[in-house]
Amino acid sequence: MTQVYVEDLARHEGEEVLIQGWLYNKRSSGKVRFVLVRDGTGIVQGVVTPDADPQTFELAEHLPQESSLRVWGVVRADPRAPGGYEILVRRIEPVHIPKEPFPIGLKEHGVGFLMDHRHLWIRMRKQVPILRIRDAVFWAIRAFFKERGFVATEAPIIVGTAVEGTTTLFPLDYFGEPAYLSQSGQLYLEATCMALGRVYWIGPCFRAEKSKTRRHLTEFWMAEAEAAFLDHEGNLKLQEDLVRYIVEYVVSERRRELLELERDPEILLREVREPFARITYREAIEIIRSHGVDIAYGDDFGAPAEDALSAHFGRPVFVERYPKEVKPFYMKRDPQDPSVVLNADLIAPEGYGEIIGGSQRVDTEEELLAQLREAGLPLEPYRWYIDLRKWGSVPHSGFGLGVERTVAWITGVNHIRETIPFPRMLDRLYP
RNA sequence: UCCCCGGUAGCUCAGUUGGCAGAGCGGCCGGCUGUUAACCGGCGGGUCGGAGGUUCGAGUCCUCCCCGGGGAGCCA
Repeated sequence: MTQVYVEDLARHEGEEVLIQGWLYNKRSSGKVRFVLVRDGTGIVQGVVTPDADPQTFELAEHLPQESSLRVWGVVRADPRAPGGYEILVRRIEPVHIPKEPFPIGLKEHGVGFLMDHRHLWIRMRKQVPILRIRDAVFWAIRAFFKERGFVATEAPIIVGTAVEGTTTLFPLDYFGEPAYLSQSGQLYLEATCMALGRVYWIGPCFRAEKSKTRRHLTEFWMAEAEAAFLDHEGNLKLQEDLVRYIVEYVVSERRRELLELERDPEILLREVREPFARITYREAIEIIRSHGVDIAYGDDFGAPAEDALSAHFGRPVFVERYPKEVKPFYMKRDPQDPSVVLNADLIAPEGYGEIIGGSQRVDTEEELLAQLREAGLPLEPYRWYIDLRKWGSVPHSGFGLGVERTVAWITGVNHIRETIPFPRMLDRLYP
């Protein structure tokens, strides 16, 4: 007897197999009973007729939703079966039969109810493909950087210094010392790239922002890369290659899941086929205004501004060279125009917002000290970071890609909370 | 922090001018030999978010509070 996963059924047509999973739903038409079994890789329909043993025939009528079970039967193709293949069931063996009804039905539920039951909601039809695509995004990132010779590294989660301003930090007590949860591993990656040349990592970031929108989490995952001897131009090229690689990888590895989510893979491929659009901040302001959004030079972009750019181009767009005032201290000034920095944000298509922020970094001690002072930051906590510019400093650049926003774009889900198993948001810490 | 919407059965919701508390789904029972969130019949199921007020009478009107959702601000 072969134990088989639902995603592999097509390779076992005609064989008797064992499927282990959970009862997703059941239907009956009198003497023909259908059990829909999910196993994490997919859902398959089992057909139970009176030819099965009497106990199995009875179970097919009365097992409650989310019973765990083992199903033995023969795989066969049938156009009436969802997915094209079904199991002619010989025997069902229950593993655990719930004593009370599963809280989440197949009909509609409200968001608050679903979020309160997130630990169970993730079993449902739409959530499983989203989380499988999330997995593919992580693998795509790792495969891309491995192919490019980047070394996987790590940054600490508990830190003593802020990357950005101090308003969005989660404070904690570190044996009596003030400490924070990391907002970004960037500063540490700048150090490791001077040791290893080209580095990346995928790690959690924590922001105590009181943002209550469909694009924000207080705990999210970022894929960050940093490379020595990489300039602004090379940085943009690297980012574009990465994003295209992720989309092509997911479309190739998770096409079935995209279709289950009714996300057209051809639309995604079309969006990344052409070179990404590239405009300066100054040009972006004009385009945003032409779409009727009120914005002044020097403003950072809100959601309406990003959406206007997104709609204007219909493909990913880099917005580069922001005024130095709206960007953090570590970005290198443009030698051609010191009022702007050598940075770029990548705006995803279809209104999914900024998915990458990156820049060339300050690489001389003098500039760094000046920019720290301009930002009104104390020098002492950044002593180690300043050290990096004292010995063998080189031009270097890097960026961070927001994993959840990328997954939201690729899957087409409206709200970022469905792109991570257990979202952490303002006013939501349970489950 | 601000603005908008909402809170009625386990879930999703309806409830007219203030006048008997409702439906669908889920659950249970029954029917149906190809169902696709199956369908058909039957049965149970209520602190109408909380407190106070107006009224002969409040799910419905008023005040305050609590909770949820959407958005803004904020946000590599």
